[in-house]
Amino acid sequence: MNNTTLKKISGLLGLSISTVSRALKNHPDISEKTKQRVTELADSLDYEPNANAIQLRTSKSNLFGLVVPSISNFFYHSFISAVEEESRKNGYALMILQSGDDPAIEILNLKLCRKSRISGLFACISNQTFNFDAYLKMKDLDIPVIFFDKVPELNNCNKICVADEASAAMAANTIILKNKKKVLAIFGNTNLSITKKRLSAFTKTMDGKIDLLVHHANSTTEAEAITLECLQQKPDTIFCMSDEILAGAMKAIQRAGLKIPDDIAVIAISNGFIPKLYFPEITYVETSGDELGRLAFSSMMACLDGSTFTQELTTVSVLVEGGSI
Amino acid sequence: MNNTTLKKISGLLGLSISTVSRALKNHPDISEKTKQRVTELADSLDYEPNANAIQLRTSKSNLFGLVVPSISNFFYHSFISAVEEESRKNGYALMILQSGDDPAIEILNLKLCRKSRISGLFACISNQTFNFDAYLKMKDLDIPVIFFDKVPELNNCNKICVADEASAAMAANTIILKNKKKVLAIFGNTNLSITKKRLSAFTKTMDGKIDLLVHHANSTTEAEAITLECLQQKPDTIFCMSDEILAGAMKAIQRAGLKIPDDIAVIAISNGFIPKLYFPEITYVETSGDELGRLAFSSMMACLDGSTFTQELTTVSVLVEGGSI
DNA sequence: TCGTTTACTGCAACCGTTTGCGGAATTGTT
DNA sequence: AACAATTCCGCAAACGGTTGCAGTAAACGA
Repeated sequence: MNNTTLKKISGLLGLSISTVSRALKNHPDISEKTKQRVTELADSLDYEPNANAIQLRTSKSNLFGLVVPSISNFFYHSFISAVEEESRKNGYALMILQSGDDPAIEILNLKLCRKSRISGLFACISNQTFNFDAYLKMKDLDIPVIFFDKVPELNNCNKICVADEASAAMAANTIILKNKKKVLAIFGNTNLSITKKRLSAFTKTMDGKIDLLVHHANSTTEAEAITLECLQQKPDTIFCMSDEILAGAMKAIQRAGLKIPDDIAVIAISNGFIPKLYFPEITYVETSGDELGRLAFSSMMACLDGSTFTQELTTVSVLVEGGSI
Repeated sequence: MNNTTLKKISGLLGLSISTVSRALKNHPDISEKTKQRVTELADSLDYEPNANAIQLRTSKSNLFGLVVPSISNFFYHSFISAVEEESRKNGYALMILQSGDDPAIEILNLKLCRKSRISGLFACISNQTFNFDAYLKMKDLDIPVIFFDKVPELNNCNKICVADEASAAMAANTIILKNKKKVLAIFGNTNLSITKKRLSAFTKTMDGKIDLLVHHANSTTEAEAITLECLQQKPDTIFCMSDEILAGAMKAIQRAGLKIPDDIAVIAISNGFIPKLYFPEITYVETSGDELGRLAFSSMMACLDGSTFTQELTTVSVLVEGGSI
């Protein structure tokens, strides 16, 4: 273990630690000559300031935390990638933790974040989270929290969401426009606000114009089973609220040997990866994780700049036509 | 900002900082009574030891770094998930950084790791990395490095790899066993060692027993085009070296309206996610990122326990039967 | 020649924790 | 009652930086 520290440099150069520190930060008090000597030696010794010492002294860390149910999820990839990229560009590191939709682990993860003295947190709550104390504690510690995607129903916090209502309405309108008659609509876990929003906007837009079968699925497998069963009622269209559900529905459709879009039409709200796996590609309303990520990051930076103003942002949604409806 | 520290607790209890510190760690010098008083107060105050201070004092961090070209890749998901899970269970946090296959960013990421004083590094090098100085520097600092998947051709370092040859051979044997006659085999970019290994093992196992069409695709779209074209030569089986390729091949098969496995059989080497998206599910040789991750983690722990013994491990591969062949 | 300014640099405290060592209070031994 | 052995606890230094303040030497003006 061969770390170069300020002390080492100062010893080698016959300067004090403080002078070396200041020289490295280009402080006006230090003469050009000294600065040059210091930086040269520091470079040749591969000096890396100890982030822990800095955080300890200044109580400013360059670490963000990100907690999410699972990084192996279609949608979160792109979100995380975007946040990670922005963080790096701005000199921050990102600590990524996953809860596996287990609230107990989620709490543990938040604890780890606090221990590591992160300076900001991106959080997507798990399906089962009803107690937000751990998040509120973050606020007590002045750690800004940006909720994304699955957000709690709390006031006074920063939320970045996809345009749930608009997306669902857009999908519904597309179905109406295509003159469909009988729709099977599969939504996710009823506890989630995302589900509630999409469901209400969807049904409201439909407004009884079309025969509507609404179901809820908590997983891909459930979605497959539901689809398979409902297929007997011969819907002409299936709407899927998410990628997980779409994957299940598609499997059922393939199993039943139905042809898209002739036998049945499909439309989904999605990130875009899964829909492009099939032929014909599935028509979907895009919810871009990438855009959401950048939005979340800039929101974080605003918080760190001292903005106490909490905001709820949504991204705009776009219809991407495949050939499935 | 309302952090509870040892000092605060000691002040409240009229004890010294050191006593509190020892009480919290169950040190034998401290009486049970005192221990109890201290832990109770600490609990009620939500005391979280400052990880930075600990690292500074003990020079032991609870942080691992993980650098990878992209987390948005089928295979790395499960690997990262596994490492992350194991890390958490063992009290470590994981800092995940992606390079986007850019060596310059890769170097920056490694620098960030050093600054953060990680105690170990998991690394998958980018396609373009030919200079390993930054990695060697890690070794100078006594930071163990576990290379995974794409590993450098260096001696004396820990490498964890997928069993490329064995997987390809297993797929080939399965095809032979099923008595297939004409196989379209699609591989990836010829520059990658992974492609070379899989290709040579596959063809060697086939050993002229079966009519073989070999093609290379650099992307999902290319794979689709190739498949579509080759379908005219009526192969009875398609082998896909990777998930990207499988996705393309499947799209072509759907476009052509072929039925699996009657019209055509499909087998792939995969992580398991994509194959399960279709019905029937695609039979594949599993290259488990999950297992690889756990292997990498235990290898890391061995290093931290002082093992200077470097090893090159490969995972065993398993055939997962869908219904596609 | 003698204050006074200016340009550099160093001292020392501090962030929160760990830990070797020494000291006080308590108990046990003759 | 005197002394040794235990228990229990606190002092202080250290980890690697940052930063307010003070000190020194050179340069300057009068």
